This record gives sequence, C-alpha cells and structure tokens, in this order.
Amino acid sequence: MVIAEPVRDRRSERRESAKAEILEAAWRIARAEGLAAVSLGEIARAVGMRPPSLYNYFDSKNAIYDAMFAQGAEEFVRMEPWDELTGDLVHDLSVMVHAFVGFCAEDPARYQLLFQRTIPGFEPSPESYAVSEASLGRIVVHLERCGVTDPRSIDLFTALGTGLADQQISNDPGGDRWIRLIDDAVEMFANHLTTSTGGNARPTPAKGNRAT
Amino acid sequence: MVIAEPVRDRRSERRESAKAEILEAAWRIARAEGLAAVSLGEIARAVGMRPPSLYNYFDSKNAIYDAMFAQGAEEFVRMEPWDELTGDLVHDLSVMVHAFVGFCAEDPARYQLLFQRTIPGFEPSPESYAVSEASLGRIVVHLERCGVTDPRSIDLFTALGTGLADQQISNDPGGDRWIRLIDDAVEMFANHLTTSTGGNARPTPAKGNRAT
DNA sequence: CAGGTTCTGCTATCACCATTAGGACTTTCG
DNA sequence: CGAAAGTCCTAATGGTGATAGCAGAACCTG
Repeated sequence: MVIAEPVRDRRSERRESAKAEILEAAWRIARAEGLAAVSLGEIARAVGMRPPSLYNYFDSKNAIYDAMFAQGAEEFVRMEPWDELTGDLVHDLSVMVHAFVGFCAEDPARYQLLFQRTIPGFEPSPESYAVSEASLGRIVVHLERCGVTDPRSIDLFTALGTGLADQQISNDPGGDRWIRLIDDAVEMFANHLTTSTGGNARPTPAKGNRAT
Repeated sequence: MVIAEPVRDRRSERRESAKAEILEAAWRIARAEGLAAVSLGEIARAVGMRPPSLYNYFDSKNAIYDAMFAQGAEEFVRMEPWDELTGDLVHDLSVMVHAFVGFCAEDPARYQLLFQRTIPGFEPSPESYAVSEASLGRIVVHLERCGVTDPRSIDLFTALGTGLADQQISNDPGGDRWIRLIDDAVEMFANHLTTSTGGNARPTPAKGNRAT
C-alpha cells in the first residue's frame, strides 16, 4: 500500500519543491527590496522561468503572498517558547515579549506581511489567518494562566508588545534600542497588574505548567 | 506694491486651488480604498482630467504622496494640544497620548502615510519629514519638561503610544477599545517612572508651562 | 512500443499603471 | 496684434498582473 504510486509521488514531489523554490525566491526579494517590490517577473527570473509559468504553481500573485503568510504564521507558531515558561508572571511575560519582538525584528518583511495589512489587494486566506490568530490566542491563554484575566490588561499587554516591536523595526532596524527596554516594560506592566484597581494578578502562581 | 501683479496672482490662485482639488480627491480615494489604491487615473477622473494632465501640477505620483505627507504633518503639528498641558505629569501624558492616538485613529490612511513606511517607492521629502519629526520632538521636549529625561523612559513612552494607536487601528477601527486604555496606560507608565531604579520623575513639577 | 492524457513551459495578448513627447488651444503680457 | 506662458489633450513607452492557447515532455495504459 505504501509503494502504490511512486510516480505520482515523484511528480508531486517535484511540484512541491518547485513551489518551495518560488517562495524562497519571493522571500529573498521581499527581504532585499521590500515586500511590495516583489514582482512575478523578478521571481520568474530568479527561478529560471517566464512570468506566466508561475501560474502553474500559484493561482495569482496574492496566492504567493498567502503562501508566504502561511509560512510566516507557521514559523510564528513554532517560535513561541512554551518550553521556557515557568508560570512565574514576570519571567513568562519577559520570555513572551522577547520572543515576539525578536520574531518581528528578525524579519521585517515577514512582520509587515503578518501583522500589518499593507499589501494593496491582499488578505490572508481564513485558514492561514486562523493559524496566526491561534498563536496569539495561545499567548492570551498563557496570560490568563498567569492570572491576567482582565481583558483590558490583556489588550494593554498586546499594545505594549506591538509598540515595542513597531518602534524597534521602524526606528532602529537591526539594533536593539527597544529590545533592551523589554524587561523594563514587563516590570512596569507587572507592577500595574498588582496595583491597579480591577487588579487580578497572582504575583507567583502555581509553578509548573502544561503547554498547549 | 501690493496691487502690482493681480493677473499673475489670479493665475497662481487657480493653480493652487487645482492642486488642492487634486489632493482632496487623492485623500478621498485613499480613505475609501486604501492608500496604495490611489492611482492617477482615478484622481484624474475625480477632478475631470486625463491622467497626464496631473503632471502640470505634480512632478510624479510620489510628489502627490509627498504633498499629502506634508499636509498630514501640518495637521499633526496643529493637532497637538499644547494649550491643554498643565505641567502635571499624569495629566499631560494623558493629554498627549489621547491626542496622538486620536489623531492616528481618526484617519488610518493618514496614519499609514505618516508613520508607516509602506508605499513602495515613496519617501517623504526632507522638509516634509522635518515637520513631522519636529512635532514628535516637541512631545519629547515636553516630556523632559515634565521631568522625564531618561532616554529609555522616553523610548518606552513612544512605544506605548504607538502600540496603542497601532492596535486601535488594526484591531478595532472606528471603535475605542484601546483608546479606553490610555489613562490606564499612562498611570502605569507614571508609576513606573516614580518607582524605577534609574528613576527621574517629579510627581508634580512646577505648574504652568510655556508652549513651543 | 503506440495511444491518449496530464503536466509544464512557452509566446502572444490584454488591461491597467506611471510617465513622456508633442501638438492644439486659451490666457496673459508687451 | 503677436509672442510667451500655461493648460489640457492624444499618442506612445515600458512596466505590471493575468489569460489564452499551443508545443513538447512526462506519464500511464493498452
């Protein structure tokens, strides 16, 4: 049963590797010249084809963006350092924000594609978008597990994280000017949790946590 | 001397009003269909011209973007509520963040043009950029006047502001989900100033301030 | 191996885009 | 009036994403 259709397998194997090669070229161009500078002509030249031939592998240019989005979302899921979480509020917040900002800053093109809706006609397909949303959801879940249940606090936390990432990318690309502020920011946020009126934070909740 | 050249004045008057009409159309399109969806053809149709005729008024499409940037930067300068500043730290921070986030949220297309560098080949001209930079600079100056002199604190503050604006625009356009968090965020930041190690904040410094 | 089917690349073409060239017409000025 | 400047147009260029249709290779079945 396993060796049933080796030929068709070989065929689709080559097909997949060609798609991967196209996406690789697209990423290279996006990183080098900007996400919006990706053109079918440039991709085609990079993979040794003519522009129309790319339509054998993707239905449209936006389908390429969508596949890139899916890859980015996948990497986003895989990146999250669930292993390093201990259940200690400040430590875990720091780990999550460091992971998030680092993820964003290490590839601005990917950040732009995933988190800024800036490509003219592009919107991610529901399934790709769901992957990325689920990943953010897991952060929220862990926040709640740490005792941060107030929706307002969660929103404030996300604003803090995206603000740090955004400033880092916009005003100090390649540097660490805002990355160095993460621990300060986390401390500030944690203090706010313990002192705020509608407060709901366990300074150090139950140790040990099961990820996922 | 004043009534020296009425004809040339009338001519340049009509010219300026035509430019204004073009920019108005461009803003309308940008707000309705997105900043990147602005095309010369659509602008021309809106003002009753053919696309090439626009080149009588602007050197290129990017020149139109640049004029829009300049307008936005001008509005940004004018928006800032220096009058409402009292010198009280928490109050002034709240006023400034409210003004900033409100300004960003009230016109996402303008926000994208001014603060996100997302248009493929566009970069604002130095003079337009200087206007917007100066405006941010004035915020920093007032922060320092309030006793916030640590560069790290200033960076943290800008991250907080942009994060709130970004989340508001991205995840609740037209709403106030993050706007409602501003006072909380400001309080959090102010507390952080007074408690942090390298702290440098006067809880309530000298009343009264001279703007500009 | 012969037949047909599928896959994969191509050329040619279309519509749209920003931009340039150059001509026609109007307005303004001497 | 006649020259100059300004305004708008049509026509055309080179670029984009996308479609149609064809040629040949790869593949599966007899």
